[in-house]
Amino acid sequence: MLRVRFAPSPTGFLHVGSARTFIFNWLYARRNGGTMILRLDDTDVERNTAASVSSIFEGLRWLNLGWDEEYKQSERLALHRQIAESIFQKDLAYRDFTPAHVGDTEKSGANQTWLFNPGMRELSRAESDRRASAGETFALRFRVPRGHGEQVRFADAVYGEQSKLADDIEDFALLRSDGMPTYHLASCADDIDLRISHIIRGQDHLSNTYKHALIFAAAGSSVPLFAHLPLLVAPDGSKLSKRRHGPVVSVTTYRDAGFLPDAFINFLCLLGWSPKDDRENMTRQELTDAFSLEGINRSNAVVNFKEPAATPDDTFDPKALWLNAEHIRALPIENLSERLSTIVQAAGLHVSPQKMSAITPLIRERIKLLQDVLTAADFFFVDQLPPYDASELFPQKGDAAMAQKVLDKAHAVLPQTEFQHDPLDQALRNAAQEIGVKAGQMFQPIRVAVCGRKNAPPLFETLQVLGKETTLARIDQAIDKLRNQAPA
RNA sequence: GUCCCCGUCGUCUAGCCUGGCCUAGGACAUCGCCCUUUCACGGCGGUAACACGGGUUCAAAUCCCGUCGGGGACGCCA
Repeated sequence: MLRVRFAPSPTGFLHVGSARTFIFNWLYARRNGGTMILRLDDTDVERNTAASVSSIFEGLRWLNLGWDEEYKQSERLALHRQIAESIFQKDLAYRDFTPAHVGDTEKSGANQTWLFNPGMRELSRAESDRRASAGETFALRFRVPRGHGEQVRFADAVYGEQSKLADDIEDFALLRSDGMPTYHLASCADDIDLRISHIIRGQDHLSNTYKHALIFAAAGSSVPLFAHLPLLVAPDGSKLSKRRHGPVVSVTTYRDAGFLPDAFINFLCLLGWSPKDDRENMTRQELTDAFSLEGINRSNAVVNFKEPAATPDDTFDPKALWLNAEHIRALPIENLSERLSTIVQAAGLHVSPQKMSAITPLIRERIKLLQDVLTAADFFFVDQLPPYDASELFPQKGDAAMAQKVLDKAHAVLPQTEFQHDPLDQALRNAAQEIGVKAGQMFQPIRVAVCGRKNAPPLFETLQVLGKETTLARIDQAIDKLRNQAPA
């Protein structure tokens, strides 16, 4: 039975790298009829936060992939201790009475090779028992085989067969002096108990895996198959970190910026995995059908975001933006319309479902993020256009006088015109001819008058949605603006 | 410092295992042209990469060795 798990530790927001790990596990499970397990690795009471737990669920819920079983590591301490005890009874672990170091002091000392604390490995069982029953606190350390040139091995579906000299592995802790299991112990104990068959996780665990192989063997369990994923890195090549790189590494940032979950999933899949047939724009189903461990790469992938982050459009990886635009265009109009409507309402603007349905086709090819609806279609939602410069009204190769002439003419013919695409097209082209300007010169001042800017959706459809009344009112305002700006 | 992993266009990647079809393919980005009432979409085209050095071979992006570069792990964090 194929069983995979995603095991985040709730010490921060859901990270894009974690999200990708989740997605790959999910894809692998779904592709092969396996079981997807979510396990909260929350043994570090000090650093866990409720906010982090909710951020993880929030992110996963947005991805909308789901899972089949759910566990909390903190509720399984008895199991962890039991496995630690059994390893200790086999003499494959020993008590270390050396006082614990505090916090990061340990870390700063890690630029020197440390394998074990002197004296503790050799302590006799009797002496060890005596000190323990005298109330001395201790950490339980794994007794890594030393001095025999023993190799520790495991199989990795991505990186191949791995082996390392046991003498190079330190006597890592299984239990802390407060009796709590360490990550290595808890993780392996749960993987054994939950009968995990494949461990798919980030490559930052690759060198920890030797320790895990040792634990599995000591607990008398078979070793699962591993698949380590290449890391997601920042443009400068460093590991993605919340502290250094900010919101772009948090999943909810993508949600809030207007990414479609499936587009985001699609993007993440392409980082470190390839279907090998040049496809890139893929649906969830296509990804599921195409996913395999063989398609996973070995080298780190850069998430190509921009550090300074001026506007949303240039903070995100351009490929993520492109994929999102593709997914937006692939959505049925009604579906897209509802999503956009939600965003418009959230911004405090009003639009009826009918009107939004009419607007959506006009902006669908012009937005990359759902949030772009606010800038692409703003003029549909407001009563009063924001101020713009009168010179914007001038047609190409034209001046204020020509703009004036065009708008006057438009104001004269529009009241008798039916506000549908073809009649508007005909009426305005005829009008252009009558006053001796090119069609483009006719359209531009009207476009600016009703939209407040030059770049906008196609004119006739826009007028149709806006309606006769609003159109004429805005043309009136534009004419006034021209008069005020250019006195006599 | 010790150990481990990685190295194809700016970025994501195909090709590497099973040398020749690779004058290295695709995509994004970028530049140009076309379409066109603006913008966008779309179409066409351009620029752009096998880290370096040795081998092995008739033949190397592909196999071997070395160098350099990058990353990761080394905690009673996960």
